[in-house]
Amino acid sequence: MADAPRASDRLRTQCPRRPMTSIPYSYPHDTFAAQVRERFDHLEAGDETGVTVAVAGRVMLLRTQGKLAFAELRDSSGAIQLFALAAVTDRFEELTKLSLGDWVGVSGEVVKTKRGELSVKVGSWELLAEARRGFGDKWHGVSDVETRYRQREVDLWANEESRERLVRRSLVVQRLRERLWGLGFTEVETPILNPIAGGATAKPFTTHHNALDATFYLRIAPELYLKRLVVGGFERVFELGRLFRNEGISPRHNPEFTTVEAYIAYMDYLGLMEMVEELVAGVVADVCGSTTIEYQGTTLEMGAPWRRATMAELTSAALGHEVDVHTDRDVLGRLLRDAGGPAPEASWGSGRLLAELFEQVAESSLIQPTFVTDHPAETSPLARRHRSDPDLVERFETFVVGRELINGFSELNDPDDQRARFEEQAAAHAAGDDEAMLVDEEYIRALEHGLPPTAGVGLGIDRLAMLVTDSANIREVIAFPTLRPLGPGAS
RNA sequence: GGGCCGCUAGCUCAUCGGGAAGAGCAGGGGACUUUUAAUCCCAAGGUGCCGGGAUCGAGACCCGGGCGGCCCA
Repeated sequence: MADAPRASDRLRTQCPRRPMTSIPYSYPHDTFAAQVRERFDHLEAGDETGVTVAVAGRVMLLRTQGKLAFAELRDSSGAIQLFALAAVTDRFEELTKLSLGDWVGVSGEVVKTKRGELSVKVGSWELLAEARRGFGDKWHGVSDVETRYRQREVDLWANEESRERLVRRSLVVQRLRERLWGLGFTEVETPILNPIAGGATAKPFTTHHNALDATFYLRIAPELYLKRLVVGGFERVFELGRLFRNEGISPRHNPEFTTVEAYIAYMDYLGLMEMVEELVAGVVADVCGSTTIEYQGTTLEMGAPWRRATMAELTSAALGHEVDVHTDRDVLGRLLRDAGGPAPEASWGSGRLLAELFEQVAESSLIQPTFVTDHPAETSPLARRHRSDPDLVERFETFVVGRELINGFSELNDPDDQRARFEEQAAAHAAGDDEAMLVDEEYIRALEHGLPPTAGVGLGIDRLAMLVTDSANIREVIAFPTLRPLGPGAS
């Protein structure tokens, strides 16, 4: 008849096909698509089972053929075909009018069609939600990266890999927690609103509490609070949560990101390295089924033990010239310039220069997991001085694919030394280094109550998730990555 | 912050030495009793990111801006 299609049919938001009042409040589904596949995989083409199941999910494909219709239903476990027949399916005509993306609940017999496709033969069914907006091209999905990041809900159902990545990330977090619990750790939560942003060298976000009329900073690390808990008697604690750093955005940096930090009393950095490599290798194996993984075309062997080398050794090897924290600073400064590094600042000592030099010449070549150890004391104000050289600290960083993944050390537990280190940092801050730390009196007072020998470690969850999902960009493993806000009126 | 690239229908993409903007999919109507990105027929669908400029004429050329990506700092 007069089919006068409305312009709004393309974007169906203006003309819902059904009133929401006809949508049920629940649906008694009892089976997932993957369960149907597992249980009835053995059927022969044309078999019927007499078994009725109720499944629910999104209609991803729909092929009508006169008195027959075939649809693909996808739920969180996978997909299963729906097979509808005018003779047995309730409201068959209405079913053939479904749109891709609509949510439905279906009850029917499990059968295998003549063409050998395992299916649920639709008996009764309910529309559970309309997709008033399309999900994109049914073959290509949505590939525009901006749409994928800004409208993740669309990306997730248009692109199965996107959902799988986030599921895998979730599994990383789950396994990590389980393993830490298994090692006797207590999980805690410490403040995100900090009066002083401590525990790392980074620029914080600033905020304000109205009732207290006080400035707060979003935490850049939970480190100091966690060690205060060790002082209080938590011998093994960890926190898994969000950190915020007011710095640039890149394929490897999001302003808010997730880490796990763990502290173990009575342990030093040597014992900690053994614990960490076992922990991470275990999680990788849990998630990937092997400690050998492919990352962006490179095979990584994540199994323990990992290579260990000092920062001075790696830097010397890369330079072809022996250097260490005692090398004359003019020599180090010249080497840094020659290597194309940043111009040395007057305040930098040999320690800072060595660290910069390492970053410039050695870091990017560390592809397989490597513990870089024994950093300069100058760049590690919270780590305990090395037992054999006071200009060094007992610290390690793990690099994989040229990127820092893990950072740990024997914790500085001498309140006097801690005060001296804080004061050095505060002086640098006053001199214009806005990433340098400030003196945290509350923390020093806590150390005066006695921090036993303790080892502590931080691990970047996003970066670990990137490794196990073979993602080149950190935004792929963050559900809603930070993007520039769109202006008012924009959609 | 700098360099390069991108932005065309809901989605994925075309088009041209400047000359009235196209396809597939999705969405609407119809045919079809075993489909697999089903197929077939019909109709509809556009602020070519935004704003300026040169031109008889710009989605295309020039300038500015926006958002995104990659590389660099």
